[in-house]
Amino acid sequence: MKEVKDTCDCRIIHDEKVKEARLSALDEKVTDDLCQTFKALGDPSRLRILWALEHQEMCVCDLAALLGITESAVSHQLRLLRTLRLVRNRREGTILYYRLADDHVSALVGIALEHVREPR
Amino acid sequence: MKEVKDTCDCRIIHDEKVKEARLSALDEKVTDDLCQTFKALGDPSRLRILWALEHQEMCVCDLAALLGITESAVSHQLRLLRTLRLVRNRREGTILYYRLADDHVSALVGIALEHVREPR
DNA sequence: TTTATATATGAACACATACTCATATAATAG
DNA sequence: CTATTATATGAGTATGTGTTCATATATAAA
Repeated sequence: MKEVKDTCDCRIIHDEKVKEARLSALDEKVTDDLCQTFKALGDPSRLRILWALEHQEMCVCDLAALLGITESAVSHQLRLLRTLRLVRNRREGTILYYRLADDHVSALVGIALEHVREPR
Repeated sequence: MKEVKDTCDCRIIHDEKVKEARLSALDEKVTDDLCQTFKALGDPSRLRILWALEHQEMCVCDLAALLGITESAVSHQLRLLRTLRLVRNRREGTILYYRLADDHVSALVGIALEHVREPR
């Protein structure tokens, strides 16, 4: 018969590294907010919307025509982007014109473009 | 009886805007690469891994201990990050030490942090 | 060789999510 | 008021994804 295993089989090779990582770790709320922001940019429809709004303000039905999806789908995505403060809108009659809320999206996309275009 | 509807009910209010957006649109391959990169950063486990590696190189089992998930899960995520050229590793005996591949991750996280910390 | 350790990989599953459709709301025109 | 248009919202659904478990591989030691 073999020895009884330790109940916790989490191996930690470098204890100090793990401790240090815990100390400098982001708190859960910030981690979650960051993830939501990156996740928002990680969907083709939303990224195309944001890219389009980087050049000009557009309304829901134009974006729907551009992407080839329903206006409902666009509206759902824009609500998410609004919640994350990535886009803003202004009303003109019944039409809502959407635009980027600040420069962060452009900056993020710029760096990511650098990365994916980097020769391997 | 009502009139028969147009078979295509895609409304386009601003035809020029849509045309211009099509012209300046990213091609599909680049869009997809960008999305994969952002999606990689949009998961809490992967983001915590990247954040930890920003401060020091770490091995799989240490990362597993840090995150409280299995080494298998960490390994799966690291493979994804490797594929996207976000992390690299070096072998020392049986241990693989992972580190960030370049400065893009730090830059991306930095800007995203600015965004989520911005007062609303 | 055999054994142990660190990591990788494939399958299965539970949960998340992006879409469409139907319906509701908001603003304007008549 | 009613009708129309632009957008928003809720439900349902098909697809995607992050995890664990079991197993395979790789390096080192005995």
